[in-house]
Amino acid sequence: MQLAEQIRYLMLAVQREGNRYFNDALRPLDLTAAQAEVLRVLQEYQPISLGELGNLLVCEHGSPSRLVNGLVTMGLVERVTSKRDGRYVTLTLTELGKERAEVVVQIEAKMDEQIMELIEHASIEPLLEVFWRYIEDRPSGLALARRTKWHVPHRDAAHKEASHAD
Amino acid sequence: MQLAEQIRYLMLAVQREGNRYFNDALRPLDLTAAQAEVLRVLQEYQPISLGELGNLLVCEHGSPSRLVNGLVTMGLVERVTSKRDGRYVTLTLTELGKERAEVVVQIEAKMDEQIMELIEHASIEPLLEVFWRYIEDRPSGLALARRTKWHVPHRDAAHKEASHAD
DNA sequence: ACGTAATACATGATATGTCATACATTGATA
DNA sequence: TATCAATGTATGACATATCATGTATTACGT
Repeated sequence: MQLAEQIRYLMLAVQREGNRYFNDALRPLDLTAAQAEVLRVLQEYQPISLGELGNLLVCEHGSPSRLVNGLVTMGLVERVTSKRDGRYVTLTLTELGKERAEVVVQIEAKMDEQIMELIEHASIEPLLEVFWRYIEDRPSGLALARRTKWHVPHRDAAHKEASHAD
Repeated sequence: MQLAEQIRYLMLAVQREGNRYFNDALRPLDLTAAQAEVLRVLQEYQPISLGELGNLLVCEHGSPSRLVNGLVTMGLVERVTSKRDGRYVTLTLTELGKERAEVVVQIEAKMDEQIMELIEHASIEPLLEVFWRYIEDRPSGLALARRTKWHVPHRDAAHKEASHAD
């Protein structure tokens, strides 16, 4: 099995195991990794529309309605139809949602510690350039570029216009 | 967003986009990435039991019954209950399955070319060391170690006993 | 003012990953 | 020979990723 194939499978394995670890850590909160990401994005960008949320999540779908529905049902997110434009819904965290988001921050911090220990003596940053080059024009890469001020090779990510929140 | 968080999301984004690309390339074959992996594992290890297949796939589940059921339905895999031990089923590729597996090989080869171009001037092996260190004792890492002769840091992967195929 | 195109979101359908539980078969023991 | 533990596989239930399609609302042109 050659190097490229090894890379493909290793990426899948690492991502899969990391996600499993993250889901395990989130279980006491009764949250999944995808739900946690939504809480964190709302924490940083609220109030925002469903479509904008979809543009910021590392996954591509027109509008993450069902994902958000679950969080609304759990009492973590509030959804209000925009008065200004009835097509939009405005999403914000409830008080409970803010508390849960803070716990997610702590769980993520522990994972980040482990990652930093793993890469402590590895010269990994040139490879992040390679990753960025692979995804830069694809939906997930665009979502990540929007969320961060990371150096994006070859061009700056266009900033999205202001939220339609009422 | 700090380095560790960037790594987490980049891993997810790269894996997700790569999987989407792979699924797109497989669509004319009416296959998904998971099904393609099964075909390739059977191509290399057949005849094998369901549990053994599960141990070789980069994902952990007791037995990938439903995944295999779909491939049997499509006429790509043959499943026979073992005469020697009625608990076991023996899996092999049909003629059509072998043909499809060969096409998957070609699709994978194209992806591997792109990966090699991406990493042409990057020193990626320190990153692979980090990846191996992260997953080596986890189910996906064990599956990969079983499938390959890759250098696994700190110890050799134990080889699984011979298949129960009749 | 009205009709149509565009936009935002919701839902249907399918695949699959994950955890838990159930069923069938075999091996070990008394 | 009968019983129980162990093993391999199947299935239930849920979440979610993905693609496609449908619904509601707004913007635009006449």
